[in-house]
Amino acid sequence: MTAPDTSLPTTYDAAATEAAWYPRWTEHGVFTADAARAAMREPFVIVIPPPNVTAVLHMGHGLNNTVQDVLIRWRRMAGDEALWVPGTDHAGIATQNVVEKQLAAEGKTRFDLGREAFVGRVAEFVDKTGGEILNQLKSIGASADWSRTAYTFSPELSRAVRETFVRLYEDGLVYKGHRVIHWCPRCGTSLSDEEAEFNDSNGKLYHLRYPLADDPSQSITVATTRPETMLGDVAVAVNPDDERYQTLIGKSVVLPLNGVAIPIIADSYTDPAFGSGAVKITPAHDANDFEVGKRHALPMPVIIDAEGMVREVEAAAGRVPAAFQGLERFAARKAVVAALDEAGALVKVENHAHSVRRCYRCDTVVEPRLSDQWFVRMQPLADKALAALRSGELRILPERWEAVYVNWLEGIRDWNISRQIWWGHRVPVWYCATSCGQVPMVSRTDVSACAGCGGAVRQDEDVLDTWFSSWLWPFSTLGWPDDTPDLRAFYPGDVLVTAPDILFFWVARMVMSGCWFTGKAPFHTVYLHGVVRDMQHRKMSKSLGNGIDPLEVVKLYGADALRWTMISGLGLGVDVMLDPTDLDKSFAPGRNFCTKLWNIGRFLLSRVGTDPVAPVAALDRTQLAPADRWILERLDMAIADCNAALGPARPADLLEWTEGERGRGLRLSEYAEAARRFVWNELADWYLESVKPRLAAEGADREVARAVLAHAFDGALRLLHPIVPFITEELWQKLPQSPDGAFLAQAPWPTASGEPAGIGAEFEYVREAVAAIRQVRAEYNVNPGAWVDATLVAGGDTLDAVAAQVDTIGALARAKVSAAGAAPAGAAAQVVLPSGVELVIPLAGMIDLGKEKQRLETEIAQLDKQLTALDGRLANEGFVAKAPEAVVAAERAKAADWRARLEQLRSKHQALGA
RNA sequence: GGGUCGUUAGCUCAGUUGGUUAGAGCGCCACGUUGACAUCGUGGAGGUCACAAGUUCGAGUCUUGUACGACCCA
Repeated sequence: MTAPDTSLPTTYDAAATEAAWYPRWTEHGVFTADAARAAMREPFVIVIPPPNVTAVLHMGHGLNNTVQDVLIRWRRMAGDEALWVPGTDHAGIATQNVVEKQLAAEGKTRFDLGREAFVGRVAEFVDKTGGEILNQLKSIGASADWSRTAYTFSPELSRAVRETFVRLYEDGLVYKGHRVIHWCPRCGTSLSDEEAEFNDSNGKLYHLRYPLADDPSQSITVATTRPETMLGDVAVAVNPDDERYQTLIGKSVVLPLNGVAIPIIADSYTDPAFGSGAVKITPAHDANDFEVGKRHALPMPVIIDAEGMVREVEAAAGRVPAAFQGLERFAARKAVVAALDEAGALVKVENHAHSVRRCYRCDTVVEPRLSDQWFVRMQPLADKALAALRSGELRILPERWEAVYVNWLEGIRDWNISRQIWWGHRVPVWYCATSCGQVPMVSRTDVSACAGCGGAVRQDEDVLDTWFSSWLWPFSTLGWPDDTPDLRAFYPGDVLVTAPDILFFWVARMVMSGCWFTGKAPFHTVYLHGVVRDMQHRKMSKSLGNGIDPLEVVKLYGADALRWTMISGLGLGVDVMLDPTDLDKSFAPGRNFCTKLWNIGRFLLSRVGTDPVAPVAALDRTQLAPADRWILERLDMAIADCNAALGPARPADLLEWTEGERGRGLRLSEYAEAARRFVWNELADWYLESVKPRLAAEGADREVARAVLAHAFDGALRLLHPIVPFITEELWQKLPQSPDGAFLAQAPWPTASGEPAGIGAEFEYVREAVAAIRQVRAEYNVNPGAWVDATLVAGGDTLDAVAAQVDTIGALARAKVSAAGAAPAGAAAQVVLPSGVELVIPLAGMIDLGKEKQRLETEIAQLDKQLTALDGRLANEGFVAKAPEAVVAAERAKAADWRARLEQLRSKHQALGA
């Protein structure tokens, strides 16, 4: 007999295990993909959503990267050439903000340093502290290919950015535009529509009275949420069909406070139902007003500067009274309202719920501002991105997001890509310093002399939106624009994993750039997972202080516990709820599961021992016990369930999703549950329990049991590995059949054994009998330690099958079990099992006849009610005539079955009746 | 204001083209600690599938309306 393996400690030491395996995996290149190998098997590629280079790991990263790791580990085991490309994003505004804050602490601004020195300082900061988040990802087990770590501001990726800008310019899709854009006065830069986020807020609606120029006794009232902008008003607009104002169109009003006369114009933009039906027009400070201003060729005075201060900035002479000069815009609002009130121009103030745009980086209220910016004309790109979705080249899960994606692309607006900051890719456009008449020079390489006069040039001051580099990520990371081996082997990729909040920022734009520059969507599946929330369903955030530090969780419970908790709760598109005030409770699912798995492994390995085991395929089928066949069948079912939950990994024809495939797969919680059920509820609860006696005795049957046990656990560990890589690797290494020097991380994903379905059916006699005996014991409050007698009554072949199992049943149910052709006499609890076998438990002295009768009566009444309903359905001519034959036949068979069972129950009841 | 989606057990969610007695995990209740595991075991309770009408032999599933909620866009 093999000596029990005593080397496993009684509790699982996550820290030691994790520290040991991660370096071994990386040293052996387990995570490193090979472009050459990808020619021989399917590549499977995921690119990481690059975190900000200065970011620190939070729970959202934890969830996002665990999902990616589960998928990439699954495909790696399944035999794909799996590549997970990691990297970071230079995050222009965010990173610049961080360094500017450091400077502020030193009492300096970036202007004190100058552009070059400032950029140098940011680069230095990034070099020193940047990318730490990638190391943090390693501690949660991320199996990314670190040899391919990318950075959006690296020389290689910067070249891709320039190539893109120039090519789009040459295609006529990049242009410089003069219009009202979103401006963050705090960051000092313009923002794209997506970066200026809507926030509902409770504001006020101010009704202002503007007197007519030729008759001050008459006036028109306008409604506005931004009264301070009245200093820059150039018109009052009314709807041309609004009968109230017909006589006023063409007349002038005089602005209170500054006395500027402005016209009353007719424009259908005005909604007669909003406010007074008359709206003030401030073209330089509102995007809609700007359009009205252009239509009517109105002046566009700018009265708020880049810092958000009110002054006469441009074309605004005489418009800002001295009292308001230099006031910050919100202070100016108060002052203007007070002055208007004093002048009798304030009619009323109402509460008004509306949306205000705020900077997504610093939450400052965005100021609409008239300026020159670089834009990308998006319509042609959006058309391609829409076509990719409609053709099935691309799918989005959960599918409901596809409608959101389509909706956005159909209403696409041009993308403002220039930013007035210093940290980022500088716009590759040069101008002649002497204004010789040369058009701007847009170039892939730096320009040093004017193409027209040969004189000095100056480069455009702006930098590009960071998203203008990250939208190239799926191919720029692989070497594009060069035609590299990586690009050929690994593009397009497979799955893009992220949360829905950057669907437009990033995902849709990647599809656009991929389709435009490479002719292919960069991935075939977008998987949008939920977000991490606290118990009040609030998104975790730094400002709310309701975050959880994943590294602390790893330290407390281990990376596997963190991963299991998140994945097992991750229904498709479902948010993950965690309690930041009670980590023990929040991560109990993962911690408990790991402890249980460890204990299963510890016990199982101690019984299997270290002696070699036979491969299950080599076992004589006739030697297999019913329990062996059952667990082997269950393993096949678990494999099938896991595959069905996860897959398909890619479209069957490798090109487009069919309708049937389109919504399938990536059900991670279902995958986790299928694997958990197998190892815990089937392998541990039933097989392991039933096999204990067989392992205790020497002989051939023990060897069969060892082989099956080792095989089933091996299968379980493989299925679980992508979710809990560390503990499964540790246990798998100890299985006697695991090859020396191999890693579970590279072991093949399990495949079905090919045993015929139903081979495990005989063991169901055991399960139903054990469950029934336990139920009766519980119902009669039998002392848990006491053994009871039980007789299983059956006929023919069934009797033989049942008789063969009495010892196993007895051991599992603490009962002395016998099999017989007829029920023994005497008072007893009697149960008809699902298979028709009858269970008789004479409980001399313990049984309460009345109670047993009542139990039977309840069961009879329930079944009778159901049977009556079923009979009713079968008596319904409509049902029999119109329902499919198979359905009717099944219902008839069921009725017969229930009727027989009811008869059995009634005779039991009668037997007790005396 | 426009659009998309949702409402199933105390909580978080499954439920594939309409067809078994609507499921899972967690939580809850009872009992159990000489056992690999109390981070556990055994048993149990708990649902008029938001509401109303309709289509159908048959509706959690399809249609329409109502209420509430979420998200996206303006």
